[in-house]
Amino acid sequence: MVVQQGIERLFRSLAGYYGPLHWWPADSPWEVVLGAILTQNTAWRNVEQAIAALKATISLTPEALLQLPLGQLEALIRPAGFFRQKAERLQLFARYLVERHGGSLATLLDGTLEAVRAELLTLKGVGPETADSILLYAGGRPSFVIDAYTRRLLGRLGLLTGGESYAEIRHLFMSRLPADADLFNEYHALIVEHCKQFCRKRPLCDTCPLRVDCPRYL
DNA sequence: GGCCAGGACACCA
DNA sequence: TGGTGTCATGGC
Repeated sequence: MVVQQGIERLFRSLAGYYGPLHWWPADSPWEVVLGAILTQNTAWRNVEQAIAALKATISLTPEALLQLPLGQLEALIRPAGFFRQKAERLQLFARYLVERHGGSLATLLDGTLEAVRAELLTLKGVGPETADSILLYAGGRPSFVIDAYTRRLLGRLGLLTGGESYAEIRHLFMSRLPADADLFNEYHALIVEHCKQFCRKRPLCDTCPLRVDCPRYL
């Protein structure tokens, strides 16, 4: 019950402070996929450089990505780090999409939620967070995204002990909220925005607008 | 110059 | 199943 109230209260607190965000910084669903893979363990500002370099070179389609020689793709996304494995995984995703779904992301994402999620998880380089990001932000499907920010904020609020698995935290949100993609989108966006401002590893808790909800201040 | 950033995977016990 | 090493760049 405490957690139930915590999950609902946290959203109200964040939404009340930041207002609507309508978020994922991308111009198209395919760009969401690129960003979701490129941002793995990487600061978003570095991802922005990589995507800008890609946009300056090719049109952002799976077909164009496949036509790019691997070495050139590696060079373009180099600012995002882990560039060798990310280049390979981007092309693997693009190849799968073209060969299995005619290059249509909408087709891939059009199935039951857990079936599509399981299909995404078979792809090399697509783990739980990346799959959920693609489902939610590229597909508009209600799959809650659990990332480092989510773990950190909930941990700091006393809603997690630290040993919970990805699946357990995802269930925590999805069992307590209506299956609403717009709500999940907004909630995760708010968590990211809040953590970027106040909840980094060196937190700015003394100026955090949610301090009244944080055990550090109770 | 060290720490950190919106993970995932291979490998091992 | 769970823990550990690896992958790599850029900003603060």
